[in-house]
Amino acid sequence: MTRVSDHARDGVPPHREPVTERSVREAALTLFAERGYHGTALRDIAGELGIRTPSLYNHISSKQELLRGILRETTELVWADFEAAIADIDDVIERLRRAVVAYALRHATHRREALIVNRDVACLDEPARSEIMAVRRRHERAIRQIIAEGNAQGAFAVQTPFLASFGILEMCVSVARWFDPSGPLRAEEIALDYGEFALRLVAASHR
Amino acid sequence: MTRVSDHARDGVPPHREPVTERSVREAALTLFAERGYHGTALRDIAGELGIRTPSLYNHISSKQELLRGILRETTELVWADFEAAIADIDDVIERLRRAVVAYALRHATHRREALIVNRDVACLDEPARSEIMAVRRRHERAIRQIIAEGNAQGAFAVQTPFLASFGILEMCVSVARWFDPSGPLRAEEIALDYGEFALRLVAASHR
DNA sequence: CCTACCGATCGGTAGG
DNA sequence: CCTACCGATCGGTAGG
Repeated sequence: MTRVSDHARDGVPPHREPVTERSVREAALTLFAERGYHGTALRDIAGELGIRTPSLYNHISSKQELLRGILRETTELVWADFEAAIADIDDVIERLRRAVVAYALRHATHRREALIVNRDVACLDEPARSEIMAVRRRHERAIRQIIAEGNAQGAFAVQTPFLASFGILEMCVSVARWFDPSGPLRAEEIALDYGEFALRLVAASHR
Repeated sequence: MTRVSDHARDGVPPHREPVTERSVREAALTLFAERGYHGTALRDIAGELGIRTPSLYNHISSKQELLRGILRETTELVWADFEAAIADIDDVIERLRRAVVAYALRHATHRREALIVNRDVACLDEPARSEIMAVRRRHERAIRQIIAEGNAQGAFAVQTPFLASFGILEMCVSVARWFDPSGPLRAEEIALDYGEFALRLVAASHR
């Protein structure tokens, strides 16, 4: 309403970033990450952009589609990250390290996306939900496979590879919960540390 | 409505478990864990119990209070678990192992509570939210302190103890996401494995 | 424990 | 991009 009265008073449209599909998603990312999908009203997203709720529909077709776009893109990028990280790497130790570093780094640099994927995938309608979960399972299985290979080569010593793969991945997800880009630790350092943690975790016993 | 017509037809009240504060919380645990706090309507909880929404208010005072009770009790039990696990244990390696085993075990045996604590604490009104988060921070700091002690004694070799403490705890949380009590792995085995993972993670490098 | 009902808010549409 | 408005649903209350 400030904007409306400004406009009415001096005839000059108020300065405002142009609203685009991109800026709508950006606002949704922040609010979904903070309050969750069901905890965020489209009115809140519109307010963040300085427009009214119905105007959002010039950029999106529904709230579900907004969530779907965020989750689809995020999970695809995670998988692309993984493939790029291990491409042309033969050594199984280095494959695991790079896969974990890439995953941890992504969770430090894309915190909002990570929080939404991990909390709000259950809010997604079918069939999108099953599709997203299939991509995530594929990623977990790929990590498990690396661990199994390492076991077979004698490089690792893990009794139950899927316990380790789930644990390692979830450990990386934790980064999204506390990482502060303006804090003392840099995202790259943290990612390297978690890569090291993963290798320690799968190595032979400490005794 | 089935119940109403049954009642009307034969004059005998239909069999139904008596609704209590406990059974309301039990239904809320299941639904909040499945759909989240904002994704669950009081109507859903009432439906699970075979009553109407207003009747819930004979057992609870509000939806918020229902969430608050669940989160308060859960976080207090986690802390009590931790204190019991390390009581009278001096060896720093054993302290860490027992603390992690207890935490992982709780997440396997109280999956719904764990999911709700980790997802819906943000739905809690102040001041309860800050109180809950203070208990969780206390727990994380206590784990971090054990790691720091292990470092000082030369038993552990962790560059950044809080990276390790967060990672270890979140690794245990993952158990709540996938553990299936009717599956092949028993909760106690999983907990012991995660205890072992934690010790490997804080031990000296694998090289 | 119920029915009846409250104001508030939700996602979304009509029409300009 | 807006105003006006829709039916549905929300948590919760009144009164019995």
